[in-house]
Amino acid sequence: MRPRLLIIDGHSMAFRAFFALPADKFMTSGGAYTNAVHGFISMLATLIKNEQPTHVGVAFDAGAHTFRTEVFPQYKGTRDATPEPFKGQVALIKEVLDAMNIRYLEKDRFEADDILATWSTCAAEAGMEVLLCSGDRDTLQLVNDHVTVLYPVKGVSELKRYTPEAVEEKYGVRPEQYPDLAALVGETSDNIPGVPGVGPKTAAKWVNQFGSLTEVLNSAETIKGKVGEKLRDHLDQVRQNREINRLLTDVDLDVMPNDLTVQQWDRNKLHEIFDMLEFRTLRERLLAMMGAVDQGTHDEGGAAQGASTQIMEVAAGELAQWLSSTRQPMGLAVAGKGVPSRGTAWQIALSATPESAVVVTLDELSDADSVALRQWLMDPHYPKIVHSAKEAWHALHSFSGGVKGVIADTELAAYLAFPDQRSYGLEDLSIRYVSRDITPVAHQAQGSLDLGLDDTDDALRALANRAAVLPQLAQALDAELSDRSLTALYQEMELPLTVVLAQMEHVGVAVDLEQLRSLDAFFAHQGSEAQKAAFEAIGRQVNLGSPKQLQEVLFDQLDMPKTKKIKTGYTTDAASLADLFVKTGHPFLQHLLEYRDSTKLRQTVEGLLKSVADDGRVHTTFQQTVAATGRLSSTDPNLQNIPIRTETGRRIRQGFVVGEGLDTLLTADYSQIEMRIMAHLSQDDGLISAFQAGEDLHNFVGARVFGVSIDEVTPQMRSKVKAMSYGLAYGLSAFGLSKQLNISVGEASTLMDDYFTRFGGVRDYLTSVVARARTTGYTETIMGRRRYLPDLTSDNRQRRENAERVALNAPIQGSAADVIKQAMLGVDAAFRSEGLSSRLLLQIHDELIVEVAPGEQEIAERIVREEMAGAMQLSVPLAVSVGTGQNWHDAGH
DNA sequence: CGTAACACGTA
DNA sequence: CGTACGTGTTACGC
Repeated sequence: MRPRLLIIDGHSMAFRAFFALPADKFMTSGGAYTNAVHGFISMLATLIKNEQPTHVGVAFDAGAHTFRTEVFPQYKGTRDATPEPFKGQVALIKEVLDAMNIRYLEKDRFEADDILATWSTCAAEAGMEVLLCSGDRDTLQLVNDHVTVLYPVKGVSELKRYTPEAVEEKYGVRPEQYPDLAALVGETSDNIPGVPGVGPKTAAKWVNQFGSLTEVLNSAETIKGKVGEKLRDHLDQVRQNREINRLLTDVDLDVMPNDLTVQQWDRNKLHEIFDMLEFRTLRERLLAMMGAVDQGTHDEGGAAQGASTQIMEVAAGELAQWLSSTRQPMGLAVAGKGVPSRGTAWQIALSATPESAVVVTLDELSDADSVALRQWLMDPHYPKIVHSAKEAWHALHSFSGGVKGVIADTELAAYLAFPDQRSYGLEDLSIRYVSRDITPVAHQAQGSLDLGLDDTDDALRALANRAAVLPQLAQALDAELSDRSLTALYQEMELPLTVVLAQMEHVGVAVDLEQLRSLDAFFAHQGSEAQKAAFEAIGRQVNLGSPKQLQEVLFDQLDMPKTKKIKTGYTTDAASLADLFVKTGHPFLQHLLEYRDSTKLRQTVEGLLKSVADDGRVHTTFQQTVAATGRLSSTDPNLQNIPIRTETGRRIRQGFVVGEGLDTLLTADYSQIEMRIMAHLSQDDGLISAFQAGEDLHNFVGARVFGVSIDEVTPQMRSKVKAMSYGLAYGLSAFGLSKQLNISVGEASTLMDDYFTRFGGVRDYLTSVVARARTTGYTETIMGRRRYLPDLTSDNRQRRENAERVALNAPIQGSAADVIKQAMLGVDAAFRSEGLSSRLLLQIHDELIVEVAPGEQEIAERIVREEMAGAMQLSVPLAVSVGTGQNWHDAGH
């Protein structure tokens, strides 16, 4: 096959992409613009796929100064300054190119065009076929039988192919004559004036009539009319234009076409950069391309191998024998539903080697095999590797009572190594860490007579592939964790915690259906009353749940003062509405706020009612691999955001009750755990003595900051230092503090200074956390849990400052998560070793909820207090407060 | 039908 | 122009 070279004009195409895609739609969560990167790489991917080049190179402009601007200072002089959102994107494009192992080049004092011209000339001479992708029409002069220009017509997705014929058809001149034509016509965007009144048609006519530009100029006298006059006036200009638009084909370059062979892409780098850019679909497109390309090669260098795991049969009655034949860690994949209390498993796949897996269908097992499998699953001495062990536990619960002996959970491991990722799909991890594509090759879709069977086959193969990749993947991830010193956190805290969480979810928390239903009715009634009143206040009906319609009412109809600006206009959030009420006193606002309150509460109650299981209990799912700080989160339903701040909201907590046959609910929470961790991490003398003194923290701090004695601290002083203390852990600014406390920025700033004067250790600690993270690239909790913060060195201020706040918060929030997780392990273990029936139900970040069995009140409370307070040895005591009651509300304190 | 934007609940 | 989450609604684009 003839070698085919694809050359891209980097800046010109990036710029086209930038204007083709909306900048605000392509932005990372950190605020970085990526539209040009996305458009450029997408275009490049399409080109590579469609054109199948053997060589690829990209040329960039080196800077504003070129030999052309030296001779013609006005060249490109009218260009506007580069748009702010475009800046920096070229650097990102280069990073992606690096990951794709595509060479790029720029050369001082030359334009990308000259590199293009040199490469294409040289390549054509060497017998290559050349594709030139550029948005600069000057490159048309390079077109010949071996060189085709791809010129963007609409955005960057549609490219027109300029062959010699196409150039001639469009401009009426042969490619090598194009610069003659362009010299006459001029180019506004490059600040090159042409002959006034002469457009492409006239210019082409002349060039054809006289044969070349030189001849046109020599014959200028003979051209009649106004245009002839204009031409004679601009002879020098046209000559100069022709000098400028001549591309150099003999620039001395370090990289030449032979150096541009297509290489394997760097999978890891590609993932890294796409993670950063938050490109999901583009990543998948490239991965798919990679797979397609890889299949054609026999290269093992990082290529994803299509997994072809052999599905093995185990004869009936021989499962026990097979299961006990090895103590090798076994990959375990479960097909079924891994939801708490309603889980089911249909099939499981087991595999200790990449080549083969045993798949069994549970309801087809003989009694003996079924027993053997159950025993094997629950035998901790048979090591298992699972992706999401908690889901497997739920899926298998009704079959075997769960699963024991899980020595590796690849989802959990991936989360600990890269806590900032959105998800940890096994397919992705497999491609990324063991270069194995586990998606089964789809069975021939057409011409097949038994499609139903194929579907089942695919599902089976997928399951087998999943199990078969696990041992290798676990090994790779173990190495990642070990490199990051996360092995202890993984094996001694997170893996054991999975089992505790699975049991908590399985047990669920009992609710009083009657109570919740009547609350629902109450909130519904309250809401409709408020709605009615709101409509009366404005004399019409609107959808009170629509911020858009509310904006119309408030700012158009009622002409109220504008609130804080948001993307879609002005905010109607509660704080602003309350503010507006103070200013206008309009009753609509009051009714609206009331409506919002009761609808929100009604939604919460209805959500709960919908999730009550047949056993009369609510089974939440605790997400162990979501929060980047190491916290748990709760979904389906979220039981970590049940209202507590208002009296009406608290009534919902009365609906969570102690289950039948049990005695009480016990809630236990850490008081001020984040400030205690701050004291421990900062080793600030003042803060440490505050906690050791056992005084009310905020009074103590207030006394120090304001220079008074503790009993002289007023409530105002207390609330100020309280806000300050809490804000510290979030990277609070003077501006933010002033806004929260409704004081001037100056006042807030003074407060911060006073605070830091008295608690210098805190200030030093906060500074050092950021500084350290900047050098190491990550923050660390007490247990060594890491959070990586590449943005700390970003050029983008918004991104950088955001990363700094994250760096301040992550060790505090994350260490608090470490502490309570340790406490949960302790409480669970102690309940078991004491043979209690009491059990953990919920965790709400700094609080544990326990259901206490009859007669266990005293010992359960003692265990909870001891295990929580003693979870870790810090420089300050961990204070725990406990309450009990028949429902969550009454158990609170 | 899926996703973004908004608003709001918790620690 | 303080962190970390999840959910329900509306609006809008495919």
